[in-house]
Amino acid sequence: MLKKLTEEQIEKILTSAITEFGEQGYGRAKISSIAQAAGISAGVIYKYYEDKAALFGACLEHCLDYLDRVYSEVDRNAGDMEDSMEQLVELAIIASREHPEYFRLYHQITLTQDPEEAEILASRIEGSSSKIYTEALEEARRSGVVKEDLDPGYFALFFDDVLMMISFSLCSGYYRERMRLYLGHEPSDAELKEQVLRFIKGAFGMAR
Amino acid sequence: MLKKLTEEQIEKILTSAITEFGEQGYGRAKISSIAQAAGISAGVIYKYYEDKAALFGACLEHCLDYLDRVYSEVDRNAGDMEDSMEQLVELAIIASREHPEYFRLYHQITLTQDPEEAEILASRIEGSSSKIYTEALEEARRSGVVKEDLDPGYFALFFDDVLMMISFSLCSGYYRERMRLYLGHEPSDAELKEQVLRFIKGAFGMAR
Amino acid sequence: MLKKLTEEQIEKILTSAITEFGEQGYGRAKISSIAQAAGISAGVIYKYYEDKAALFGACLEHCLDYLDRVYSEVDRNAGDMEDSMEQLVELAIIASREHPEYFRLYHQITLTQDPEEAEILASRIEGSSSKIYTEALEEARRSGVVKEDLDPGYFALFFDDVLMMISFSLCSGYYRERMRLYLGHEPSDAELKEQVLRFIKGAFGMAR
Amino acid sequence: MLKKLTEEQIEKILTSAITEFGEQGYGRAKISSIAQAAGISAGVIYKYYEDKAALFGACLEHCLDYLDRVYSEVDRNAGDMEDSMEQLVELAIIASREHPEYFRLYHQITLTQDPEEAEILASRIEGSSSKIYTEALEEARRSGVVKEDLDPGYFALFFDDVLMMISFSLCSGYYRERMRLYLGHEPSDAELKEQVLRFIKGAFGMAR
DNA sequence: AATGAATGAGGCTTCATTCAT
DNA sequence: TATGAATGAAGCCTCATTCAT
Repeated sequence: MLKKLTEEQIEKILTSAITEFGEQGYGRAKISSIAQAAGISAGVIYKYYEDKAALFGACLEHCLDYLDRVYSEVDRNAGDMEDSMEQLVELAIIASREHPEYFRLYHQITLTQDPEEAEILASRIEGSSSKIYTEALEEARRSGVVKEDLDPGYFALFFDDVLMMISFSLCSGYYRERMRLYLGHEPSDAELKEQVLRFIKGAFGMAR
Repeated sequence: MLKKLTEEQIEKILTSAITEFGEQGYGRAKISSIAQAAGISAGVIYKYYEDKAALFGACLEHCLDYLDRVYSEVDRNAGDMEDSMEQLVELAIIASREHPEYFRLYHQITLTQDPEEAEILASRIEGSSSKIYTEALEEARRSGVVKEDLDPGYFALFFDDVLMMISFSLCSGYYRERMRLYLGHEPSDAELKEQVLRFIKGAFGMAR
Repeated sequence: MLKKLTEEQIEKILTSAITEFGEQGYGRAKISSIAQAAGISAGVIYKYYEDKAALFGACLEHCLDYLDRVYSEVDRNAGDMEDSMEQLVELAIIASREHPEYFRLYHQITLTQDPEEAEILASRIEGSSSKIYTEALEEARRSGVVKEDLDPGYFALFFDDVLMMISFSLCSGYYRERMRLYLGHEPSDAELKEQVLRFIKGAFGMAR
Repeated sequence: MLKKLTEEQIEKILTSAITEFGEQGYGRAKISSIAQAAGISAGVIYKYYEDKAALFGACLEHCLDYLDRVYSEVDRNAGDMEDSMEQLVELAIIASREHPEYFRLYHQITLTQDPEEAEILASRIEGSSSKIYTEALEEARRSGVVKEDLDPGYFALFFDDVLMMISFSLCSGYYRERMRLYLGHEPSDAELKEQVLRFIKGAFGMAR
């Protein structure tokens, strides 16, 4: 005992916390459970984080950074609309598989009822992606790739709506079960991707 | 005081609880706050509910009953596919406006990580609606109203996904703000309904 | 159990707290000990006091009110200097016997190192008594009852100093023991009073 | 780092601890604060002291040694009563100026409620000085320097009482403020000394 | 031998739950 | 029967103490 925390253990604090917060919600999450999951004593968490709220904030930031990084992979080659969409759907699925706990936490924070916090969060999370979507769609509409009667804002919103629900469906027990109910089976990632794209492209008038 | 609780007050317990649970989450919700909001004493809640968990369960049931009732309004005249869809979108918007707190609670429970509970919830909530959707779509596909290459399960799922996000966007501080970011303004119900339908119909190949 | 607190018990919270704070100091005092001494559960203290600091504040206020009341008994008949002095000494002894725990708390608060708090406390505690003393002495000097070369401020201070030490000597284990060491025995109240007066009167040039 | 502690640093532990204990009280004093103030690590304190209580004991002993030394300066030339008194008052003032933190700690320990500890402390602290006072006064009374009706024990006690309050008035925020309230100004050391002596001599019947 | 981070006991505080009124 | 204060378990957090480095 009294062994110095490894780098790994310090990181484990955050990941354990993300899992705990994501599963229990802020109120039910216990510092002691987080510590136990991280294999450390509860007290040491306070060496790294001011208090429970600060730890939660750090978890949030960690997840948002991840989302930023995921999205940034698409930005670069914003060439072909169809490709971008396919990439986005694929990334949503991959990310959901890689870090379902991040999406559960993300789901948690959307529950905030503090209007000010809601605004800050919304800007932080969607600020970049919404612009990417909207601009891409505007361009696509101009070049005739998608229907001209589409409002870019709405369609960006709906597109993100669908991606979000895909993530939830892969990350949350309830949504996964719900998906199974609708489909009658657990879909493979490829199948899911194909169907989502077919749906979206149809909505955008891109289907042939 | 010491007056028997009126029918109205007993109902108020439930609605106050739904609001509190929906806003604070289960862990942070306080029995005393619920009692205060309901205008009764904290103790009397335990005359009607075993404990906090049971009260939460009753809240949930109350919301689900409401959803059942809303959906049942569509069942009856399952004639025209297009009409049904329009009705569903409209109902989603109306219900979200009428009882945003129900949807906030609904959002809460989707976070459960208990697989067994997830299954029960999913069956309870989506069981009926998914069948309605799926069967309607199957029929629509057969009669040529929608594209034939659609998988009814997936499209029912995506349809419900979109409706769900519409509800969240109208009921949650965060999602409302997110919608505003995408659209640049706060949409009217009519505008929202029109755009959703355009999106969905496009996806279903029903657009002209 | 769960018996409603009697008026007596509610008062007991304060007196137990005064004793605990006076004996242990703020830092070592335990809410649980106070509750136990008061014969109640720890939680209920928070129904009556915001937190530990607020409870301490209330204890302080309670003691200061008592001191105010004690001093106010002298004010009224501020006629004869000698009588007043005798009364003051007597009151100090009686009060110390009646509520030694108040004086222990008083002793505690004089330890504050926060300058702002020190100022507030000093004004609150000595504001009235110092003026009483000083004015009485000024009057006494003018009328020739006491030496003319006395500075009223200093002699009021020294008078209060002596009274304060008398109180401490009766209320604190250490000071009581110290007194016994000096005197070789435990003095009666009457003896103590007589000796103090002889000392003071000598200092004031009132001794014949 | 990892350099052996210098003699100076070891002393610094004690002085830092005296300051911390004197300002915060035993309960609120933090080992980590003491270590920081001493410029060493917290752990090393336990190489020199068993635990917090032992450290406190050592602080106390350190202060008492200082008091012993101060008093011993008077012992030697116990010739003239008046001179001795003047010296004692002066020493009290000088010592209070030199090591106010010692007197703050001294103030702290007088609060002990453990009777056994109280006795030990009292003997340790006052044992020597009280005898010095008492014997000197006895001698003075015999030789007619002071009034014959004085009880040496009482007057030694009262003399020490006044000196003690002088020290507190110079060392504690609260008592300093209290003194200012009584006097209307902050006195110089010389002024204070003169007034104290005038007061004491009057009490002892030594005034002309 | 000193460091300073880790431990974990223990104190404050909250609130679900109980029960005397 | 409802009330609402009392209970006490449990969670957050602090800090004296330990010990790997």
